[in-house]
Amino acid sequence: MSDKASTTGNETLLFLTDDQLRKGIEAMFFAYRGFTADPDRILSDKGYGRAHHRAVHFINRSPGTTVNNLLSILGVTKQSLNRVLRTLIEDGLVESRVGTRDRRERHLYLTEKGETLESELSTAQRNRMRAAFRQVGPEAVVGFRQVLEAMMDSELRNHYVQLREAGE
Amino acid sequence: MSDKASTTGNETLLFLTDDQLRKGIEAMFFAYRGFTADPDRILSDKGYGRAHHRAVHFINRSPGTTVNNLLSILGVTKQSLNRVLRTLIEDGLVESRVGTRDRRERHLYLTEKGETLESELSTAQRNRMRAAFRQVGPEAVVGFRQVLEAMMDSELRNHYVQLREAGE
DNA sequence: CTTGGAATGTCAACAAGGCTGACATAAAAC
DNA sequence: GTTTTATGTCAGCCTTGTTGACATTCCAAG
Repeated sequence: MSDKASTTGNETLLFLTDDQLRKGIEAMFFAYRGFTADPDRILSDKGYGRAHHRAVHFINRSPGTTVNNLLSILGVTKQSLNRVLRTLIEDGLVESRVGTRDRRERHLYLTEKGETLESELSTAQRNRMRAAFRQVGPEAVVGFRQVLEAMMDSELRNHYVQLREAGE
Repeated sequence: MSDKASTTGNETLLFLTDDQLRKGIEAMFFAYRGFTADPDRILSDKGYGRAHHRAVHFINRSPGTTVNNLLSILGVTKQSLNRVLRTLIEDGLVESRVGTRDRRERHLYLTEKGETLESELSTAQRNRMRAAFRQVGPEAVVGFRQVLEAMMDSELRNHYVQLREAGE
């Protein structure tokens, strides 16, 4: 790849140099660590991991979701998700109800205890993001979200958009 | 946490609602998957994992770095890093040279073979980021970087800034 | 109605890559 | 000369990915 600035027509595209891209890559790496740091601390105290957080988050976002739907959002194998779900169900954080229309399906719900954990985790994570957002202002936040969306795989972007719209 | 929009003075801070923050959180989650997807594919073909990528990336960024410095950047234990470094050295991707000033230290360098892999990985990752950057334009990219920097832990931000400055 | 395939979810076993703890070695620092 | 620092190694554990085998349920073709 070239390290020179690309130009199209008269527009200077200095922000697309390899050096600028490398900074973006390293920013993603270091920021993601901060992004997960607070929940990780809370989780490890309780004997859970990041996988439990993800499951709890998306069950909370879409109560009654099926295992299959959760699988396509999380992008792991059903066996891997199953292990996490089993412990959450055993510990009384998640309830699994056999589907009425299709009895092969399991619909997942957070219990009150599950909602408590979810709230604790998302509060910690939101606090960090709120501080960052407040520090940089709304225009920067718009740019942040635009770049992230453009970086997603299209299948994941579909999930993101569906969840985004469901929230409004 | 409140779901109402905060206000300070006359400024409306609608972008700090829990709902907006939740979208930022989910954007980070889905975007990070895209961010690592291409290198992950290349790595698994060769029998390596994300841990090898991280080591190779930062050795390439700071040739001659010591094990200790790498540890503090990567935030893992020496046992964990050592396992990865050992395989990279055995496979002839990384060279470990005893320090001249302090002979306890090992200085790490990529071999030609290591540089080849690094280039393959970073090219794939840059291509995705370049496409995203190009799609959204320079102002959005500035916002993206600002939010990410604000989200880092301060210790990691120091590493980030040092690397960033070294690149200019 | 039966039967075979597809969809869904569970159990078992394995691998990568985190972690801690204990310990060895070498060199620097005091 | 003793202590501290930097590094490497061994053993063993945990989380969370993976694949393979299997049970259950639904549905559609015969």
